[in-house]
Amino acid sequence: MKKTSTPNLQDIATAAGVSTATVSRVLNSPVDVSPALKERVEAQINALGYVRHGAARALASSRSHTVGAIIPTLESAIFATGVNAIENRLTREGFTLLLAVTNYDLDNEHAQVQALIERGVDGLILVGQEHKPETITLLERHRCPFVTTWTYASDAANPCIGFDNLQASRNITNHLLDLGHVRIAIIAGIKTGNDRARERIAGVRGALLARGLTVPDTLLIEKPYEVREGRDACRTLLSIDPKDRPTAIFCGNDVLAVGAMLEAQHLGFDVPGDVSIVGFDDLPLSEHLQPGLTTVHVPSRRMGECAAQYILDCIAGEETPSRVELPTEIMIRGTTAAPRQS
Amino acid sequence: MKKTSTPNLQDIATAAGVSTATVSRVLNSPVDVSPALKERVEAQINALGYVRHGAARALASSRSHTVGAIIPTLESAIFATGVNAIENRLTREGFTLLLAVTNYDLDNEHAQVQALIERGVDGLILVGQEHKPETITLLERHRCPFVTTWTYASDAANPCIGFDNLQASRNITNHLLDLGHVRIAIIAGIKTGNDRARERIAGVRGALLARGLTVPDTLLIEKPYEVREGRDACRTLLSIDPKDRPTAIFCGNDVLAVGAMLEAQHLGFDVPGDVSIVGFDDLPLSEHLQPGLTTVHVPSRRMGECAAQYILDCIAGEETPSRVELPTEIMIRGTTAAPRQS
DNA sequence: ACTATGAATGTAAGCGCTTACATTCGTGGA
DNA sequence: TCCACGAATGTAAGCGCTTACATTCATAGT
Repeated sequence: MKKTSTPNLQDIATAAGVSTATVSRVLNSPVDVSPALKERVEAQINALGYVRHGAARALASSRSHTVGAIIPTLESAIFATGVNAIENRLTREGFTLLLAVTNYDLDNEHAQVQALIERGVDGLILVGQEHKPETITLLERHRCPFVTTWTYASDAANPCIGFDNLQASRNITNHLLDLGHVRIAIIAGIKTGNDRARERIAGVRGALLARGLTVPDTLLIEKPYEVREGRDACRTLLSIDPKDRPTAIFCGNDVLAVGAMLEAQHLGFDVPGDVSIVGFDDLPLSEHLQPGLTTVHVPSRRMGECAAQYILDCIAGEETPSRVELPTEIMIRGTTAAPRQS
Repeated sequence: MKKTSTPNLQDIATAAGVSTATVSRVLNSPVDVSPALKERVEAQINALGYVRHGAARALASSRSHTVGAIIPTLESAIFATGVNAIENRLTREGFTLLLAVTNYDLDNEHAQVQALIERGVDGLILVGQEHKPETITLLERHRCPFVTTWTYASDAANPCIGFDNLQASRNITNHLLDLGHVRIAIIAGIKTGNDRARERIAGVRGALLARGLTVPDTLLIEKPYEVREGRDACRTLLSIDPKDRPTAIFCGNDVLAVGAMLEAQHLGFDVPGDVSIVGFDDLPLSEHLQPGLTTVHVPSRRMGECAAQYILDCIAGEETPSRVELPTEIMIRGTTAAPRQS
């Protein structure tokens, strides 16, 4: 009578007339088993439709061939793109992605890190530099290689592969300043648990400060990253008395920027004639808008690939730079122009 | 001398002066250990910072507390939303998501299914009804509960939780027909390995056929789901001689529709005056466009939740309907109107 | 011809947990 | 008072692999 359940290593070994060690070898290091035997074993593997048992493998070898990624949300296209790139890279090396989402909450993040460590991930990819100290401790105690992304700081305490949010927003703000804007508003993302959002604000402020300008409280609006919110914020800003109304709006990301832009147009304002708008991310859509959105291009795909590669290198025990800064690029398109002469 | 590596069940047991069985019980079925002991054990768990070893757990219990999802791509916001919902639901039950991407290739899908089975997922969520037969066989041989999504057919061979693509596109096409359109073009997604794309085309054709109309080959363009492609296709369509030019365009999804709409406007056509455009998905952005995009609302979030719940129920051994149809809704907004009188 | 060498294979000890079964012990009914 | 019973806990056998180490055997150097 045939065994009814799925075959295991022992079944293959018996069927091929070899030991389990040999079967394990043809699976994991085929070079050191003779061609004849290898062929015989492989034949049985196919014949019986053998599929490795990951848990047993992980337990015996303490390697799960699994990498985790923990991101704020998948609802943001930019993160989805990054994760997609990570997945592709991982799959190519025979690794599988464990995905967890935090909803921008550092406590959730901690719980997710713990959950993924429990699952035995061989490495972990995080977003941002801001984490609970115990989260980092946990990672270190378990000797779990990890890397933070979406952020870069030469003095980062941990491995990081990302870009300089502050510098990028400073750059694009300078573009606005160079055009002659003085009253610049900010529609920022929610700052809590989001260092990227904070750095982007800081970048704008820094650029302004360098020219003796500031952002008054009334011109800084903090909103969740949603089109609707961008619209609302923009309406608020454009309803300000013309003499105090901002002539340019910096948005924390492209989603907010698209909302702002659409609302401005909706209200009958000309973009960029009446108000300039800049975003951050450079979503695939942004260049196609009318006018094209001036924004900061973020290398999300590349970042995902690099982060995955870094973790893979760590797992393979290879030396590899643990701090890499990826370039951003200011995409000057149609939503920015000099302010109407005042 | 302290043990240097991470503590295991035995360490906790020793520290608390109990057996490993007891520690295991306080972790997995706390009700049947006395309060006093439970407290003592928990104290040690916290004191030593114990983290369960998932692989060992999975091996011993043949349950990984892990569910897989295999989707075409994360670059499509609509899938990202669905996956996000799945993740949320899973996390709430202490399960972790393994995510894999196929890039719309059924061979890749098969490989991913095998990879996830190797990782020991307790269940699997797939997209669409079209799969390699051996993929289904593999799933069944391993008694891996699975469900297909994004599609619904009352006669589906496997559990499915989704919506009726054909009916939905038939409905929105009827909206176009009711407005008086006769020459309707299609900018479809790539059909290969994508039954949703095919069904949507079939829906349009069906609706037309019911009124004695057809879609000539020149008015059916197949393109990858990208804004750029939607634009290109639209340009092609609008460059047709006015007497043959379509007065309405059905797009396989909102991304293509946004591209088409933007391009039409770019070329100086009025939407919907000169050409009506409809999409499929109802992305968050769509309602905000100017004019708002008429499209089919797809319940991606709800579908993700239901699919996750279904798998969770299967794992828990609960009875639960394995075929559920979620409703779609035609969102009539600004991009559709009667054709200019001819 | 004999041994040292190394390549190919086998042996078997875990990896850290879960869980069926055994044991212990306090309780209440007869 | 005694016993049956059930609740609480312990014992120990695996789960399916990997891998250090042992064994075998052919080859080549002397």
